[in-house]
Amino acid sequence: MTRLLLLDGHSLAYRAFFALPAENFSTATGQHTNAVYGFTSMLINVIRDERPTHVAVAFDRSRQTFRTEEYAEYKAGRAKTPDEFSGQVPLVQEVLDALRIAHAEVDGYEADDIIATWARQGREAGHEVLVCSGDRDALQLVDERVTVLYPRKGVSDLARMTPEAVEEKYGVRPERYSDLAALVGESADNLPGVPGVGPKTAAKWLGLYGDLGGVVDHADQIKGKAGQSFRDHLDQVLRNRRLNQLVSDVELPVGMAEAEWDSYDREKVHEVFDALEFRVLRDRLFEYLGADETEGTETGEAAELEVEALAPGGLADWLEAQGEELVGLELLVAMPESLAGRHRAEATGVALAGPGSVVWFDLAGRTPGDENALAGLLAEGAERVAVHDVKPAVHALREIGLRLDAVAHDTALAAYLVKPDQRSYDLGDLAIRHLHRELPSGEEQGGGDALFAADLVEGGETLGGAALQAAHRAQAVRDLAPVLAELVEQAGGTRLLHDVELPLAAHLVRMEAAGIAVDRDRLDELESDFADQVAAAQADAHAAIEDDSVNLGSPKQLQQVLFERLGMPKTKKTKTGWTTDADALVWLRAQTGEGTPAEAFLEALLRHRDVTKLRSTVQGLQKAVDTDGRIHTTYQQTIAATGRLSSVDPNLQNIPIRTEAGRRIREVFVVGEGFEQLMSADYSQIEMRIMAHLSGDEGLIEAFRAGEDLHNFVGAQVFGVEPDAVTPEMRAKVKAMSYGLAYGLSAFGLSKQLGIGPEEAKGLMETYFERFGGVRDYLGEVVDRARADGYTETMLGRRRPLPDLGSSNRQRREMAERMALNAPIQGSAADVMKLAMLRVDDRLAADGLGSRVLLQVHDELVVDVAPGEAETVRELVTHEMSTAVELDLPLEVSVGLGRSWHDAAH
DNA sequence: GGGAGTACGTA
DNA sequence: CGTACGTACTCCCT
Repeated sequence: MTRLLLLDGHSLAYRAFFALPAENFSTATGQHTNAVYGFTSMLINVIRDERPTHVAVAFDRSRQTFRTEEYAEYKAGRAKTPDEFSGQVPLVQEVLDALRIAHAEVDGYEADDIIATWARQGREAGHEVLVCSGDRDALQLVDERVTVLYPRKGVSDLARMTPEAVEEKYGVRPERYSDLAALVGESADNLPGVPGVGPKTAAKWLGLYGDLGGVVDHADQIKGKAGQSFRDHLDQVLRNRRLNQLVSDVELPVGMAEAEWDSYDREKVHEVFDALEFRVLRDRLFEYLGADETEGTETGEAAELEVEALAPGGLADWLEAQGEELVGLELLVAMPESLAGRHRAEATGVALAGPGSVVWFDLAGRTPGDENALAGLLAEGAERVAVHDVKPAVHALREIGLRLDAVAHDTALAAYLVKPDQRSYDLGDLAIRHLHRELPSGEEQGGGDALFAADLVEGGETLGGAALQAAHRAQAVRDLAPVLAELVEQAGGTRLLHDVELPLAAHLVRMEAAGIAVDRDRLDELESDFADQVAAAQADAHAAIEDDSVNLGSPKQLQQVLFERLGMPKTKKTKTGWTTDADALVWLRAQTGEGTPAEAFLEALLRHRDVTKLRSTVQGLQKAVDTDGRIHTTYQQTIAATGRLSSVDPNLQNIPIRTEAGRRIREVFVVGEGFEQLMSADYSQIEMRIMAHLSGDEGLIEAFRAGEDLHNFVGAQVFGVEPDAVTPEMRAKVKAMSYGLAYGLSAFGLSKQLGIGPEEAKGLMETYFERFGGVRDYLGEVVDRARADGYTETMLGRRRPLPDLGSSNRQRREMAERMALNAPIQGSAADVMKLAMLRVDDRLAADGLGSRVLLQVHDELVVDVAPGEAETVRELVTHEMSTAVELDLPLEVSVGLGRSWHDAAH
């Protein structure tokens, strides 16, 4: 059975636009997506439920149609279509293009006419026809072969309008629906009906006289007020009838052949859904498509791959036969049962793709000869291995005593350098995008890759699914390597890849494997201490409002208490009400009378917030302590669009430091066994220094060269006083402004943050820019340049594409402008730190020192210092960090030593 | 169990 | 109306 699905793109998207709250559907850059989301969601549902073989979507092109020519008031009186909606129509069409779903719009006709035409063609072609439209005129199309799916409410509830359903609802058969509508009128189209005649009366007349013609013929026989009213409005009724008749012979650019739906553009779907930030929808879509035979028909099916399982002892010969060619490598990894650490998963098997063949090798059966051959392939100097995501591979090999020192290429890192804003760099996606090849889907094709899939290999004998998958992946990596290498080259990132990211990955592996020692007892004490404080704060809060049923962790319940029960003034709006964030609570407390229960409540609530946050941080750390008594974070090297690292599981880059209570958490991070002290070394004001360098501003550079206190210096300039006359208030203002500048802070934002008037903030910024004109010029230029190039660039040439700089959407564009301001500064600082890490690591090794780097927190390194090395390492780290790059001003590094991270602070 | 929303920790 | 991240909690859905 062939089934044709027709959708009225405009009316469905428009319904969605009003059904879904706009503020819940917008991208990070501010693009509204509620209409696209609603339409796409409905589309996916309908496709899933109805399984059409043919799909087509009609759009209105303009309001000018043959109907407005006959009746200028047609659809008049409607509010102007909001711009927020119009802007989404092209996005809807992008979604359709990605799905390769036909769509059309035709001058002078409405979407419904196009649908009527398609419906006729579809019926003639023998299809069963489904029409999904929010316009009731479509009901006239209903018959035995045509069903209308009419959205009842929202975007998820569709009424199935068969002839019977139409009759039940309107009292007439669908072929009489237009007659009925002509009598009753359609307010949405500004077509007034006969006054005093509703659907019931109209249906009765049509039942009596057959059709509208019959009713007209018998007009003078109809009694009562309604009959008179009908006779008075006869012309209007006939006009309504002419206008609501859908045209079914529109000349269309798209016919039944184009409507056949048998493929989609997977890569484009990712692109479009990424841009729209439709994660759930994408999953839903692929869940359906993945279960359907449409998958694979368009992007190339999983290619046949002949994989040979090498016998023990066979590796050397195979490797020999590959000559000096690049080898794609993919590991299977298994977690040893006795250990808990993520970084201790061991490689159990390896798939290798060479120029001529792909092999699978079970590492459990390796002979010394195999091991030698493999070590030779992986060893420094060989530079022949390509992998996807080197870090886990290095870990897994490290665990079985093999070093992977010679990675020639990493397709994940390469893809990141090419397009750093993506959320993931899944190998399967890259294969589709660049090789037009679909990888066989395993249970786990996502970020986890083949990790922990070893249990799929049964007995290690047969070439199980996981091994075969690994082989496909190895082949894909080998094939992708040159493609991505070229793209990296085009993006100017080749040196960055080979001289920075790849060697850094090896260093990160060592940091992750080392972990940082934790004082378990101290951690537990801290937890119970914070737990007590949480309980106390909660009790105080509950006592203050004489109600212990309120969950203080629930913003919803807090809103109830604060704004309804206590009647407090409203704070800033959020999507769901009014904010109860710390700023707002502090503000509310200031509005509240001293000594009142309300004040006591707010005070206790703020305390509760603080201390629950600290407690959950501590609990997170407790859970993260490994069997070796250390915490091993994972550094993500391909997440931050600016080039920074990020830290997960646990995140050790956001351990509290600003408050005294928070700093206590840093006391639990301690020097490791066999080491003497922890050392913390950080760059002071690296982003400000980089901004000074990049801008070439003489004043700022001079300040840094003179080694003055930056904020005092700037404060003196801005306020026109001597540096030693800068008050703490002045310093605070200037400090906030200096940092804010690198983020694209506005005068408005500054005034809000400092709690000063907008005029004062504006004045501050103006004076700042007068004194530091180089900074002003630089910030302007950096955005102009980015707009021209389409990307920003860091000191090491790391690029960040910012297509939204050209957006016509102001919110989006301004967001991109702030990103353009910040990315070179934050990104260059990240570059400098990465270089410094490599230099420090190299020097520690070259000088035969036992100290090791453990953590990186953007501008800080934490080091386990081996006995007797404190001074040497202090020297070394200071030197390597401060000379990592040469700037027009010094890079200052400050170092501290101590038993704990807290004590090492300075 | 998962997602959205809110809140908050770091640089 | 200030960039870049990760995590935890609640609430509401499936």
